[in-house]
Amino acid sequence: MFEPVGQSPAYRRVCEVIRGRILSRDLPEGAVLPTETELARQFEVNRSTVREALRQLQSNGLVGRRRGGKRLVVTRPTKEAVAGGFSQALALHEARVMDVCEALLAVEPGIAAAAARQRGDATVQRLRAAAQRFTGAGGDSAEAVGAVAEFFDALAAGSGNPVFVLLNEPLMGLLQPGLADIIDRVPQARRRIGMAQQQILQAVAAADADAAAAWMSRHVQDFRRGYEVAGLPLAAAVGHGPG
Amino acid sequence: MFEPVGQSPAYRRVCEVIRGRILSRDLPEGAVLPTETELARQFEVNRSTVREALRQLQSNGLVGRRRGGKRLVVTRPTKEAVAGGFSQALALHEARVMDVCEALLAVEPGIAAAAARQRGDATVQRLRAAAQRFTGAGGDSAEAVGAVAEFFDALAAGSGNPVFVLLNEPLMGLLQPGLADIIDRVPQARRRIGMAQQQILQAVAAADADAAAAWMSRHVQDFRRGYEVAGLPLAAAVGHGPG
DNA sequence: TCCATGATAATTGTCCGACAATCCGACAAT
DNA sequence: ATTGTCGGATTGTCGGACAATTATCATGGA
Repeated sequence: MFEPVGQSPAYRRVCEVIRGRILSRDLPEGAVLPTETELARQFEVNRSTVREALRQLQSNGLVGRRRGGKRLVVTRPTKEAVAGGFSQALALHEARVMDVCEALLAVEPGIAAAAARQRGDATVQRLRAAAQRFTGAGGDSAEAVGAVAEFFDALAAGSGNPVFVLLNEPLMGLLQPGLADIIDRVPQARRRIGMAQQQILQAVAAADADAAAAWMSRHVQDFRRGYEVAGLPLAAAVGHGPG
Repeated sequence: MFEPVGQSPAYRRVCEVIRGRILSRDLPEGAVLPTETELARQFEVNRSTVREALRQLQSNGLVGRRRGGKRLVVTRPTKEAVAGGFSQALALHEARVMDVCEALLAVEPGIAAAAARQRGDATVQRLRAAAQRFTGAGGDSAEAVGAVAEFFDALAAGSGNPVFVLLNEPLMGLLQPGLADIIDRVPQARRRIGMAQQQILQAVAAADADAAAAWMSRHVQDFRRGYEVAGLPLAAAVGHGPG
């Protein structure tokens, strides 16, 4: 009948105030926060309380420390930080490998198409490097998986769309363990991946969005099929990847 | 030449240990954590240190409190929590409205298709309710926007794919402010949205994945066009939405 | 027997003060 | 210009403290 009249604890209010300042660009990226003692003085709370608030902001990636630095500075969340939270949530929501495949199938062709529409030379360069790294990765499956992820990352970055970059990252994190299995167990996987990368690369270089999307679609479906061929269960829950 | 030799502070190590226990299902969802004093005793650190670690886990959505409760319990991150971090990051990465549109165009048709393939009766029900809520929302644009978001949410949930649910949520958060503008300024927007919802609804009910995807594609493109017609700048940065 | 009530213990939120480690900037010495 | 040294500033961690709130339980009444 009545909603509980709640008051948030001080550490949460302090956190929200600072968060608001950052999101409103009032505290721009790179700005150094006042010292903990000074914050405690300004907010009129104890330093311990300030520290609890800062820890929350830190795990959101909104503040961080410069390498070897002591003072906290405002940072924007790296795609890794966002992806970490995402994968974590996904792992606890018992997402299955097939779910990730389905999502990849929906998202990645769009990313490839967007990258093709942009056709930045730097992107083509980076894609080529990633493809080369993949073919050169001999028997080192970890290296090969890294190269595949790098290829996808390059596409997302090349789309010039930060939304794609952030969407792509967690999916890559979830893809990698399974991909390693496939590359290890399915002999023809290497060849097929390499071919798909070449085709996508050419499509992007030619600014052919439709072709890029189509090949990416095949690329992802290949992954799914490879998983089945390898005798791995598509309904298995994804583990919490690196992050 | 040399990597910096770093040692993480105690509050971070404590956080990581607890996080690991949660992600490995060792501490299952709903489990109540030991009290702060007890954790401090077990980890052999001060309670303040434990509290800093807990604040980090809390902002990741891995632990929370039951309504009016005092003890912390293990929870899985709600889609809202994930979306919050995502939108936050996007806002700081200066994502533009057109970027969000592009992402919607890539993701949502896939979600609609997946939902159609599932064709759960509950999904159809929920979609119908959302559509009805939209048409019934008269001049209340906030209500209309909420109904649209609910329609998308229902689709994502109906896909049976938690990845889609989590991908969808932040995009909805970013979509809403702009959508409100459009509904306010473009007279025919209501009719077009209503029609698209009906078509998608029918496609899902008929388990016609292709049709669902196609109509969703038109639906999203409509949004983009409406934004232009309304004279709003597609290159404007998205604000940090509710969350 | 079962439920409401009140007393009591446990737990969190917040504060204070303290100290070692270490980072920063300045300054001197080679 | 590089290195050594020093004092101040800042963080990481600790110990203890107390009020407010919640959990627990015994008790008495229906």
